Amino acid sequence: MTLMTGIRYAGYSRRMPEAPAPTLFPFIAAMAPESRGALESTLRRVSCKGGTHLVARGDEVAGAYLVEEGALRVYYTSEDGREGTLYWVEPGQTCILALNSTFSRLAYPAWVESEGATRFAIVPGDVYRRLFACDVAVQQFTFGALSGRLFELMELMEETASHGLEARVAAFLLRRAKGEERVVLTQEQLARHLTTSREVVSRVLRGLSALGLVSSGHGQIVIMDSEGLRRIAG
Amino acid sequence: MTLMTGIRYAGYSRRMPEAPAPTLFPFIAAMAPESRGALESTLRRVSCKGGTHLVARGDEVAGAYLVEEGALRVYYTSEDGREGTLYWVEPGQTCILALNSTFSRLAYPAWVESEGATRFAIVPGDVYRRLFACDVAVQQFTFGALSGRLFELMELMEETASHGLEARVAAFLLRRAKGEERVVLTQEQLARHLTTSREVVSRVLRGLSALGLVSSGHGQIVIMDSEGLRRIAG
DNA sequence: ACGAAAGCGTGACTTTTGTTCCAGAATTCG
DNA sequence: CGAATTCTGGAACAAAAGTCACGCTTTCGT
Repeated sequence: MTLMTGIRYAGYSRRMPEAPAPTLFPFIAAMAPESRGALESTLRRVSCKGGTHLVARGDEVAGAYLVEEGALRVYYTSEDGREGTLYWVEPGQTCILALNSTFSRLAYPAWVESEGATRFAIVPGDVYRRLFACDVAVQQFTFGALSGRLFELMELMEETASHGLEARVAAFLLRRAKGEERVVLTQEQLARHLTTSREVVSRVLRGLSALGLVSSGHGQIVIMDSEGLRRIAG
Repeated sequence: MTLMTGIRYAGYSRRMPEAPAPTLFPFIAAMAPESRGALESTLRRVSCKGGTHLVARGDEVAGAYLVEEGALRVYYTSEDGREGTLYWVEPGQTCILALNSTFSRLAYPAWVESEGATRFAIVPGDVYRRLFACDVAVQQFTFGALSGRLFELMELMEETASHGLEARVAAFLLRRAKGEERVVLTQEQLARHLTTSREVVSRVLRGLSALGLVSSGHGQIVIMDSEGLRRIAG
């Protein structure tokens, strides 16, 4: 289980001072001009390829992460190597726990890595805090981000506690597919997302295959009956 | 499984216009005078006895709940009656999900009941939102509350996913005892907190008893070796 | 005091999930 | 192409958790 590479923050590109696209982050357009200026002049652009470890548990975090492309995966691990995904930060979203640490100066309680080639902007913590204090648009954005994560986490808790693995796999596949029929994912990765082992995932997928709901190939799973999956997901 | 009584909001007392004690909610003392006036003139005091159902999943929530005495328990349930506690809102804290709904106008995703005789103040949603927009003290308080809950929930996720039931029971007892040696709780209640069944809790407690770590009586559990418990909690 | 209700103990059994181990298929790369 | 790597299939077994059934003890209410 290779949890960390020696190289952290690999693949950084040089600084690019433009603000993130307003279509992704409408709150930036809504900011007061001088606030926006402060934000644009201090943010740092980062690009990295998939699987780059960005934050380790216990790290102090540089600031707010605004994702523009790709995704950040936020996950936990335990000593014995068990692992589970808490949520993804997708384009237009911010890594709220980073933001969190930014305010409370607490150490970050989870791990973050990029999933696929990812581009994001970092707003330094103290800058963000100042903007938050005076700019309503930033407040709204921040609050919404926190709200969303809390709701997601609550649902995750309930789902993992109340449903068996088969249902959780089904639900995961549906969410992940987002309407597409193909989910590109190995059984090993799927297992890590759901805090279980590869063999168990294999067994579950076999079951779902036998029901004609999915068809699982190499590094991908094809959804054949999303309605049936939904039924199993409950 | 009696999840809801017909009577909701039972035991309300009449309105009392004083603000909550500043020792409990220092942010109120730090507010601008006119903000504080708005808060004090609109808040509503509520008292209820233990086990009162205050919010059901899907409810729209009246506003921010500031707990002064007792505790609110926030929990989830599933169709088949499984139940689990997400967190408690204790004196000086606020029910952040209520606050959440207050801003996003989303329906509340969990259940809330009082645990023991409880007194709290409700600040109407629109009032709170206005105060949040202009008062730094309110912003800080709000943000801190959200942060704290997020961290707690993340830890809860990790704990439930990575540790077996024995460890979780041990951890729960330690947290709940808060230094005291007696935890007043039936096995049935304990089971509900941890999303399991009474029989399983009984089995686990028997094991811990055999190790000399606890001694369980009627409606209470006595911690005999908190160091040993901590070892098991991991 | 006495019956009802609430709480607990416990064994037997089922189901679910995790582990171990091996073998075959697909993919990549020199 | 052929070897190495990655990914998958699947059996057999172990462990953990959930369920069922039942009887006992303590507490409560009248």
